[in-house]
Amino acid sequence: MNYDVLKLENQLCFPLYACSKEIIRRYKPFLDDIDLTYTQYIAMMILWEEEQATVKELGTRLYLDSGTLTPVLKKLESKGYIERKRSDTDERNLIVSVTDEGKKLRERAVCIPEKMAGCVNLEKEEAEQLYRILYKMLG
Amino acid sequence: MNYDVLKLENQLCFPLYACSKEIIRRYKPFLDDIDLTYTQYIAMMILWEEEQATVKELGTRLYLDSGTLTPVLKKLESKGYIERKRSDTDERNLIVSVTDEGKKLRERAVCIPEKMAGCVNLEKEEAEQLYRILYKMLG
DNA sequence: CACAATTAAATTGCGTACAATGTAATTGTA
DNA sequence: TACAATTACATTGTACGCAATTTAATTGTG
Repeated sequence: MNYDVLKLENQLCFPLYACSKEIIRRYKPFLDDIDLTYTQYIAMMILWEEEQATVKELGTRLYLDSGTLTPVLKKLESKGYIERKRSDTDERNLIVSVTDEGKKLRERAVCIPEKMAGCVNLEKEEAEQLYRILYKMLG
Repeated sequence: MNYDVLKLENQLCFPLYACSKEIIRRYKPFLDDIDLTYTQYIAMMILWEEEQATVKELGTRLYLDSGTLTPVLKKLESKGYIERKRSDTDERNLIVSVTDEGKKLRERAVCIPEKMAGCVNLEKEEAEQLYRILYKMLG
């Protein structure tokens, strides 16, 4: 029996998994500067863009469920960057919105993408291909 | 100030992170069949290939540290798929080796890569590009 | 209107990830 | 050869990530 298919180097999943972790590792020093974790950062990115969103909407955009988001959002609230309150019209929904403090944080975060771009040793074209292929996989 | 750089859709890191999780999610039903988690699976892949390895070697191949690996390996040991014992020549090293039970598991795992290939809606060429670019990023 | 079905969050439990620290074995060097 | 430095692994603490379940609010239907 030939087991080559089971070699790690023949799996597409593995470099994907390893790269994802590696990129997040490279973000860490920059995110430490603004006291956010990676997950907190991507949640803030949605909220900076939208001003406010429900947990459901955040979950859809971030591919995360409430079990993950609830503690992340409570942490962001405790840091003063967001507010959490139930919708008046439908109390099942929790509306998450950015505070003034959260908006100030955006100023400090805006330099991060550029710094990160320097951490990825890909040609512009490769980065674009990668981007396109990944979004194709996500469907 | 233009904040477009902070939009989630302009980040390369995000689809990478989302795809990685998505692929692991798609593995889950197949891995459930053989009672392994994804991390346990990639550790077993190394061990099926090498028969044995130290924690250090596993960590290098998998980009994981002992804090992650120790509990994973203890779990695999408790399931009977591997053995853990200190090296005779250097007791700092822990030698992890596959048991007969672990080798039998390989038979049941060998169909998984093919099943997974059907779960990824990429052209062969795209998959190859993706593979190449990811390994380039990993350096 | 009553009430079953659905929906949105929160909670619980398990399994990673990883930084920081601890411990024991080995190595390098004065 | 003492002993400082290094190395390998384990432990601790924090933060996800997700399945499964629970709780509360809303919606759909007879």
